[in-house]
Amino acid sequence: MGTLPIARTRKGPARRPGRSNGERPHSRRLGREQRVDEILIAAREVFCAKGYEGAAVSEIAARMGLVEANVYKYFGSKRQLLLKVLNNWYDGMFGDYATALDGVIGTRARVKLLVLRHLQSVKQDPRLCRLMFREVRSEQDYPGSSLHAQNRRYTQLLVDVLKDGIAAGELRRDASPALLRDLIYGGIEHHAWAYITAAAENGGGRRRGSLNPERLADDIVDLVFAGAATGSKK
Amino acid sequence: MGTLPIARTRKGPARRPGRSNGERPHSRRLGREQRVDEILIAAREVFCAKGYEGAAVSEIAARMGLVEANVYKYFGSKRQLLLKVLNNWYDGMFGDYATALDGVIGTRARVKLLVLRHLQSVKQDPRLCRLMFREVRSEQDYPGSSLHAQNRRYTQLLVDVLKDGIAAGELRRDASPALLRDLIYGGIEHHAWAYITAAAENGGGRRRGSLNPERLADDIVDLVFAGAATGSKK
DNA sequence: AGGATAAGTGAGTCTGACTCACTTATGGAG
DNA sequence: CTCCATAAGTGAGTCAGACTCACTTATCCT
Repeated sequence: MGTLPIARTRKGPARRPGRSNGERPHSRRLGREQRVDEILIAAREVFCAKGYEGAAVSEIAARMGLVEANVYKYFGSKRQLLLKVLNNWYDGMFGDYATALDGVIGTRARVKLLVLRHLQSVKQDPRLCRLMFREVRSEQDYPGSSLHAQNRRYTQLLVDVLKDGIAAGELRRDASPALLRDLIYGGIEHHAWAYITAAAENGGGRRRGSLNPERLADDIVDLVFAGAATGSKK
Repeated sequence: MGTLPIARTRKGPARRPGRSNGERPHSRRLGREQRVDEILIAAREVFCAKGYEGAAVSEIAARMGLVEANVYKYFGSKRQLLLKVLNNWYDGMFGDYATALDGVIGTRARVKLLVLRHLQSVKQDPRLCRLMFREVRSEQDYPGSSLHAQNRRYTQLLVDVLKDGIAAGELRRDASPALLRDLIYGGIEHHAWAYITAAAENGGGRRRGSLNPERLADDIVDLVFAGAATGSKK
């Protein structure tokens, strides 16, 4: 008990009184797919502008001239909406990575490509990166989610490149690809964090951190390959 | 207007009816400092068990036999309470780091000490680490906060060690200490994340990730010093 | 025309952060 | 010991926002 609806005593809601205000009568009625797409666009904008907590579902609906309940017709929860937004973002971003890698020869150059692309993604969409890091990846439902699978596939690209490098003799046989991956992606994230949070609070105004993908990619690859100790084979 | 209290029409609340239930009459009345300490202890427990969002202020209060409003007498908001909890944690953790470093000779050994200690902290308090990463560091009020200053001081230890290493000729003159710091701490965080989130959802049950600080510290220091490329001076 | 389907909605519930006017225990001054 | 000022503690709210549901209405197909 406790979840029973208990005798609702409401009979006639939603009596639209004849549309006396100056809105268009019902021009915004769309099919399911278009509506879903519109919601995703609106949600992405609002999430980027306000963050996850700060965004109200009612605001997302209002951006389309709709009412909150309508969003819930297509998405089970605010969180599912966020997940789908980020899913779409990933899809659009990493589509051509594998083919781009095919055109590059040498482990070092290939690692640099991945690092550079990653940095450019962060620079281009810091708000979505922030949502990804803060709201999704650290949540309990993340492992096993569709986004998790996408992310695994993405980071696996680097691991594969590193494994190939070991097989080709370009990397030390005792270097752990997984650990290298963590150093690289974790390091990038840590380094970019000031930039990301700065971007989150102002829409392009003063910058607390800046980000130079080209230079940074060079530095990171250099450090990871040659090491920090003196006597390196730079 | 809009924030004016407007003529409250309430007169006599909180008429305690003579304490007919079987509770101790008023044994829990404490002085300000003791009460603050108690709140911080209770808050830490609840935040660790439930996460920030999942924790209700009323639950923290109930843990002490108090009522929600009482917590707000000492802390302006739920978030301030969290910040203070983590502040205390940091204070207790990093007190002896500087002195511990004094007893160790050689850049490599000193870096390893810092890496190892960091990993051990993560292993010991994964729940608090998670709160730090997820709820605090990624929030807009973090830069400039007391916790930020503490964290800067902490990571600066590593930067100083690295700078000394460069000055002593043990590290390459063109290695960026700040970037190395990001690779190391970011890499650790990335690597430990599976362990952290696993710890967050079960109180010690099945482990999705495990963490071997000794081994991992060795591997990380080795990679960072010698690099991943073949021909290293290991 | 007319009815099935699905898009859209007003009015709620519920939960949890935060507020406030109030009560009451306590310790120090008289 | 008796006041009484102070500060600890509280019941009853407000408010915002996620989510639900019974309902209306546009649209398309026959």
